[in-house]
Amino acid sequence: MKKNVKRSECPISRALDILGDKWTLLIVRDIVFRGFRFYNEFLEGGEGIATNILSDRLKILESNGFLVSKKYELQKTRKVYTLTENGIGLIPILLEMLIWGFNFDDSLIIPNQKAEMMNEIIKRVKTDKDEFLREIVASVKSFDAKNYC
Amino acid sequence: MKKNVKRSECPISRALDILGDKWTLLIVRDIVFRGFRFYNEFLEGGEGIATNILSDRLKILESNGFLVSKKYELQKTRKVYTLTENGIGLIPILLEMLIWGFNFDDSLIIPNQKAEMMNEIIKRVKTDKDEFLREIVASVKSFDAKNYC
DNA sequence: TGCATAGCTTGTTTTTTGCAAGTAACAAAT
DNA sequence: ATTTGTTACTTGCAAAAAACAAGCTATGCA
Repeated sequence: MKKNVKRSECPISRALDILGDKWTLLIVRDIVFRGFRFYNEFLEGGEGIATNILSDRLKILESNGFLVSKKYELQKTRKVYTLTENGIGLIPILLEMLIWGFNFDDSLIIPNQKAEMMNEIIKRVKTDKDEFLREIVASVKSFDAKNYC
Repeated sequence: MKKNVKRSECPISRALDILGDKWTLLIVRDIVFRGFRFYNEFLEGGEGIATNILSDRLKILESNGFLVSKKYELQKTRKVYTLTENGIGLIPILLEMLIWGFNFDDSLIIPNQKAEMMNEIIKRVKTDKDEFLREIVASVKSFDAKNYC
């Protein structure tokens, strides 16, 4: 079980207390940019998270108010995980990481189509970030993700 | 020594492969928002990093091309750590974390003066982010940090 | 009963942490 | 000139925490 100690009052340090590991933001990415909502979707998300780590991070995200889980009425053995308003507040950080990952990791092999999508994202962030964020938030809320990554 | 395995081609996953821990971005914060340049400054940065972790993270940041270290000519036992252009590319992520930490962590006790500074930062990011980033970069390069956090 | 989903348990490996000791450059004292 | 001391890292080691992998359990269906 990952601990969550407050190391200092610095806002960046506080962000890293909660988000500073290899998995937490990846779950948020799956929800925001891939439209995932279920445990097994996160599990099969591509990076190979272990079941206990996934369970731990979902709990931490929920206990910190970034997401909520509730029974999926169409199939009662499953739970639906959705972002709260606080969870939605993480999208700008994800967006900057997306841009950073695209700009600075030369070893990333991004197919042409994806590169075009990225240029589009970068352009939109520069010209009308607030409107762009609103669109992403709307897509998350309507379970119709943008699939940007 | 922290590993750095490429888990997938996703830019966010790649960013988290390198940056996804509690210390790496804190060192970059110290350089960008506090004007730190020396090992002992990072060591005394407030969050209590261990000497071997600091040494490890500085090496990782250097080997990934985010910072360079060179002998400090005024005092040859010391090394000066400075950001590369790639390291400067991390500032937008830090800036979003700063804003996030300010907006969403209710337990953060931020004195009035700091709150005003934060509102100013948020306003500037919204109105002319590129110009604001240029100012921060200039302040980092001239060793005259903004002390935003 | 049999299957799927969610997630818990256990054992092992990896990483972090705290602390102690080591090295290198320089300066002041002997 | 040599010793001693100081600063600035750097390395090594043992204990603790976290991650990982695999198997197991509880619940709700069909």
